[in-house]
Amino acid sequence: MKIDIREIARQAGVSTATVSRVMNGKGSVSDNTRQRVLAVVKQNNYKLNSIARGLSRQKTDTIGVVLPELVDEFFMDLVHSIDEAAYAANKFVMISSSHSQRNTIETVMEFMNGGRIDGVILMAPEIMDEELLRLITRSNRPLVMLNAPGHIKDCYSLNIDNHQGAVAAVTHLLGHGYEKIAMIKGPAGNTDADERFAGYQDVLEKSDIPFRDDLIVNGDFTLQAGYYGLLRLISQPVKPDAVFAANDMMALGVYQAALASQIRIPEDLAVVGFDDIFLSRLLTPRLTTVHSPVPEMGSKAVKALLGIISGEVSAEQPYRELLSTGLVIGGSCGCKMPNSSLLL
Amino acid sequence: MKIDIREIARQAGVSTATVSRVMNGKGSVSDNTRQRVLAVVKQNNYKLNSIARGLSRQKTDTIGVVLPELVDEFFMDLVHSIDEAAYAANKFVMISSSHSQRNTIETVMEFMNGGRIDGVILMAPEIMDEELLRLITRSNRPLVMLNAPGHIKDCYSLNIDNHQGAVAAVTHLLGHGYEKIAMIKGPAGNTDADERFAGYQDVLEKSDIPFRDDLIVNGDFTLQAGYYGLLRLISQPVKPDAVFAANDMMALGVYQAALASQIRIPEDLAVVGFDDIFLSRLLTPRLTTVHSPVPEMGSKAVKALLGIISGEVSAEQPYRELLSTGLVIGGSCGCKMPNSSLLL
DNA sequence: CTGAAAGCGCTAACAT
DNA sequence: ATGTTAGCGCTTTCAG
Repeated sequence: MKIDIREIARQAGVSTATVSRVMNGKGSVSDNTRQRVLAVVKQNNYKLNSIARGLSRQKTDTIGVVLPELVDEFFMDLVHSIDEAAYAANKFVMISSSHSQRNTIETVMEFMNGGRIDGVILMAPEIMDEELLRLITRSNRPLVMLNAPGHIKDCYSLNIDNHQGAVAAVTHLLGHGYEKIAMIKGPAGNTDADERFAGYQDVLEKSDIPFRDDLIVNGDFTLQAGYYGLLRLISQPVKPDAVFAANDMMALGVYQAALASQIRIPEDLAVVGFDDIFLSRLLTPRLTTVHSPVPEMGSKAVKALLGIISGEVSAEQPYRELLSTGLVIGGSCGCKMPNSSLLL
Repeated sequence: MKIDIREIARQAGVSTATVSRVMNGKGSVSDNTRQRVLAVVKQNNYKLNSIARGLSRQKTDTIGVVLPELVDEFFMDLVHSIDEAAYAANKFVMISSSHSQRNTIETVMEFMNGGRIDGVILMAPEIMDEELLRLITRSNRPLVMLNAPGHIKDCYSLNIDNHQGAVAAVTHLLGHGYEKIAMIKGPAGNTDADERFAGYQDVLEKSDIPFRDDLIVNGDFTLQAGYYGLLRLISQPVKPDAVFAANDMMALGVYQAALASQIRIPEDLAVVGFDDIFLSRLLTPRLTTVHSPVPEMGSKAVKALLGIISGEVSAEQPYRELLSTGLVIGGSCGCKMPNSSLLL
């Protein structure tokens, strides 16, 4: 039997308004009536219907999360931290991967206009159609962007400081005395990839070793890209003595290619990655990499979004925060490390 | 400005019912009016409010997913496959981790009674309070359980065939001639863990080598458990010549402990894991492990749940399906493997 | 402290 | 083919 607020009210001999007050702990209700209502509620195992509440309050206590993918430790960590923060704040989480560039926008729009959610956390590092983008950033609905492309200025965004991280990585390599530092880039058009590459370039520019085009290889953040990236690099006349992979997955590919090519790390080739995923700790030697503050990004995003929703945080003026990264030293860059690991 | 179906109706000079028909593609509307409505809709960038629709239709096109944790490749794969299947069916996904045993029930109940979702996919391998459990399985709300504890019979459930997988693993080890096969178990009370252990026991029972209590170690599915598990095993008088880890993470821990203890795999110790996570392919030697059909479980769960929701699948009688596993041969069990190319 | 009643935005008979 | 009109289940003024 379907039981609604009216039924509870009837059984308790009060009005629905009173039941509502009791359920929400708002407004004043005499202790006596409260007990009576609560008893009926328990007896019927009654729960408020959130959809109806949502319609009435124009608030669903749900946040939408749209991520480019749902694979990888990186995203799992992100989802995990978002879930934790949302749970702590008593909010529900609606999740979706982009599935496609076009669909990203549609999903977000559906989220925003559909009334399903109170706000959305969006991560879309690939450069998106400016016009469509405007629909989102100007929708006036609470929004927090993660790693937003640089040209998106009119929104609240939290970004991993890719540039800083890349600078730290390459500077470290330079400090070891390497002179032919190659880079395996991330996918073209991807913000994170671009910023990491920019960091690499900037360091070289300020150093006295030249930037060489033949030490740059395009990748796409996959293991395979790292693997073939290194193979390609070593098949050229000028071989690198170090390689900066735009993410750890590709660094892993580099390890594999090195293994297959009898190249020792770090003796013959130094390697530095980016992200500090769990896996990087398992490599032998442990991978030197840039730590991405993923959990921090997730919880900050939720906090910011809830703030915007409640009006405590202004969404009027654009906001862009860079979450700082840090270099995690392993043995792959040439630093002497206690022998401690196992993969490969 | 807030724009609702009434406003669209007004602008198009029709009734809200007609707008609704156009928006839902249901009922008949003359081509002429349809165009007119559509034009107004586009012009206002209007979207139906899903909350209101939900209230009215008593259907939200959203499924709830409650998982024990949101860490690990295992869960990411599961979430990923659920997202894909849901997306394909045009459904939204509300996700939550259990956070705690007690909260699992509450979250599920909230999902079920709150009207937020049309059905839920629940994975709760830890044995749960029978009585509370009943609240869920008997709620009459569409539900699909994943790896449900064996004593939960009155529901629709999809289970990885842990027993079969464990039997295959241990039988394989036996085939190699090992006689002191240890097992590092999963957490007590966890269905998957228990079933895997049962498979191990059953094989030994039917063999002529005895079951030895001192070859059994308790673990909890973490890397650490595997690490210390092996250390403990080798510190005893009777040392194992093979070890079956209840999951790959623990097998990884075993690798680490072996490395630290100068134990060669598989020469000194054979290792077999369970799950076939990405990582297992990267180990040297590659880990022999039981493949868990995670993506299959995810998509089947969505399909089944949608079937139950639509009434195509009966939820009247309990249903329990075992998803078969398969042994993935690596070099860790003693099988001769071509020099492990980890990539392709 | 409590109740009556007007929505929240949409759907779905039921009419016409 | 289109419009009228009750709801869907809850919140929230506004009175009393």
